[in-house]
Amino acid sequence: MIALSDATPLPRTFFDRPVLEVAPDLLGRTLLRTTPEGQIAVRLTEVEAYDGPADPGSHAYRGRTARNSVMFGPPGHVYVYFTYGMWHCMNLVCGPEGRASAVLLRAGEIVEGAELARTRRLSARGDKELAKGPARLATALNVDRSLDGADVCASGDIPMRMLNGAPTPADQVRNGPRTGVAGEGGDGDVHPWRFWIADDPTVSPYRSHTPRRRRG
DNA sequence: CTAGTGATTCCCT
DNA sequence: GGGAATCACTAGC
Repeated sequence: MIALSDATPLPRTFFDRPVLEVAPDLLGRTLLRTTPEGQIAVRLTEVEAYDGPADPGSHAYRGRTARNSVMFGPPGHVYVYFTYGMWHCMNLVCGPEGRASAVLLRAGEIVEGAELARTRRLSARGDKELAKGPARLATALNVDRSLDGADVCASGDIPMRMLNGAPTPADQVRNGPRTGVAGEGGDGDVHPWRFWIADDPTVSPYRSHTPRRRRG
């Protein structure tokens, strides 16, 4: 059991701020996942901000639907989506309520429960790959749509909570275009809202958006 | 290390 | 109908 540097829970006021403020502030902090099999803790190293219906890259861009409704709710809740037919990715909703902004958790370092995480990530070559990528992170933590809407700021025994951890000094925070979002990474760099910790080995490799050719 | 490609299903148009 | 906030695998440098 690795001692967490600061296991104080993050209060809802942490998330009830503009998403571009919250996203870099999440780097270095700890997500604690509790399951019947045990606990897994992840030190976040890479995130992306999505800022509501005005952001073309956001799932909220075309308004509220059954899938994204949690984004339109109060901050401090988890938005989980299913994509590419196989994978889940998790976000934390930010404030103010109704803006539909959220932070996608893209990568992290497993600092507790690596053995348990590995049972769900058998293809990972080493521990650094356990949560190197948003779907890998969700898989390692056993996160799926059943956790959509979960409140990470609730009291008592809850499946997921954010802990204070060790916030990253501003001079160690990097930012750039978001991964896999059309229009970013080229000339545009429209929204350089991907944030990561400089030189951290668990940050996922950057991939610009490439349109897929139709089968046939 | 990078680049290319198939997998697989849900959701919105 | 067709794209999707991705991954694992392969080939090649």
